[in-house]
Amino acid sequence: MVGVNQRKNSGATAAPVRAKRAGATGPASERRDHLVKLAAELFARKGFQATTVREIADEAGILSGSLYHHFDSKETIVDEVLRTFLEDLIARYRAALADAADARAALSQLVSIGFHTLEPHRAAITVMQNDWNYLRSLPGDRFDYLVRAEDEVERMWMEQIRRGQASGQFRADVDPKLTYRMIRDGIWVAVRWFRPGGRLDTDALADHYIRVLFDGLATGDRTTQPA
Amino acid sequence: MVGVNQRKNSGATAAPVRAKRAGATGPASERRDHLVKLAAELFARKGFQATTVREIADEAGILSGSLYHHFDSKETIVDEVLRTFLEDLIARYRAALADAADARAALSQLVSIGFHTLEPHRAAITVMQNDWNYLRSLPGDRFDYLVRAEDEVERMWMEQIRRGQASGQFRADVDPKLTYRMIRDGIWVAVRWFRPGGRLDTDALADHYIRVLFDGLATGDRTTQPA
DNA sequence: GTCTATACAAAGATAGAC
DNA sequence: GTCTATCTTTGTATAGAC
Repeated sequence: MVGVNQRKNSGATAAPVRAKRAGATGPASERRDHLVKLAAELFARKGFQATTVREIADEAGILSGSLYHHFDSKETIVDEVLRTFLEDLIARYRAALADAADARAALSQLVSIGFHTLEPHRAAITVMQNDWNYLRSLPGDRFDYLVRAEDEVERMWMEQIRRGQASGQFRADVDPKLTYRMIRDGIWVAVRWFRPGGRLDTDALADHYIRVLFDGLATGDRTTQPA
Repeated sequence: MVGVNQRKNSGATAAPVRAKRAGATGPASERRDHLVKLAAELFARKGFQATTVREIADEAGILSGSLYHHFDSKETIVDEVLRTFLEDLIARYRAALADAADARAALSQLVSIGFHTLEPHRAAITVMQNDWNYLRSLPGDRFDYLVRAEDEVERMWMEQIRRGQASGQFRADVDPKLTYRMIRDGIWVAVRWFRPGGRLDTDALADHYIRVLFDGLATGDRTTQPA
């Protein structure tokens, strides 16, 4: 059941997430980036669909028609929000995996990176989770890169989990894919309740998560058997 | 940091989720329930907003106007979807906690129930996660019960986690609230990829989750220290 | 780069006949 | 319980002036 499949090319090259700003009408600019940021916050708060171009324009202090000087559609805006996040995430993952001494160190790094992206990319991650199904359901292949990026990320995680199982650092009696999903989900969903200035900072979060993940919640005291 | 706070009233009585079918126009009926089910699937696939009343009617083989014989608005439909799920969930939780011998057994039960609701309530759980922010952002207090239900569920889990820490079954050096969120999120998010006829059934899922949660991913071999 | 004005489509909801 | 027909609102997007 446990696949032994470790190779050294941590930075897998298949299916990169590129071709930024597919539907741009104007050149790259700070103004434009600012608008994207404003829109991202609204998308995160109310959902992509529920956010109207009028609201985005309002937030920026301009009229809705003026938005179309910068973007050719509302989809283009959310596209840019998600692309920016995914590119940054994958770049960080690659860099971390290049340095990691072993599987445990690698996994710790990946978890840590995940929690640390929560703060700078909170809005994008929220949109990604809430509107994934909808964006994927749109006609055309515009958002196919979401799946490509997801696959690439999965490959990186799975490699480390399998590596750890093969080397004996991780228990071999857990399903690698299931474990990957469990970890991934547990990190990203934190965006629902994580607030930058709150009780826990991202370091504390990552630390807690890694601790429970690696060593478990139980003590030696097993009064009952697992159900 | 670790609060010691166990009491025996597992079935906390504050803020129940009741008052079913708030915006009903007709009497309860199988026909009506069927329409709710169809709508729930569409809401889950495309999102609440992106699903039009025309699509729901199409799916049922009637015209959109006819829907308003059964429901007075689209919101009423999603309301019923979510209420049904939450009532069932909380009832199951209460029943399980009434029997549980100790904290570890209780937590196992709660986890197990979570995964077992995935199959019958897949659509509702998906809607709950994806459209939570939007529904909460609507004017009025119509969806306030979502938060009340969330609070009640949190109380049940936290009680068991704290009980386990006090009794020595769970390690005392983890934050109870953070742990609760970690577990809760990890379970519900599984609706994203869980498919009823797939490789793993809900039993296998629950079992895997409980194993990793209680005992951790690591073996004794600590080549590296946690980051 | 923004505004005014407006086209055009889609969506939620209603009234009354059958 | 469903259909036909329609109202009203809202939302994306465009054209051209400033």
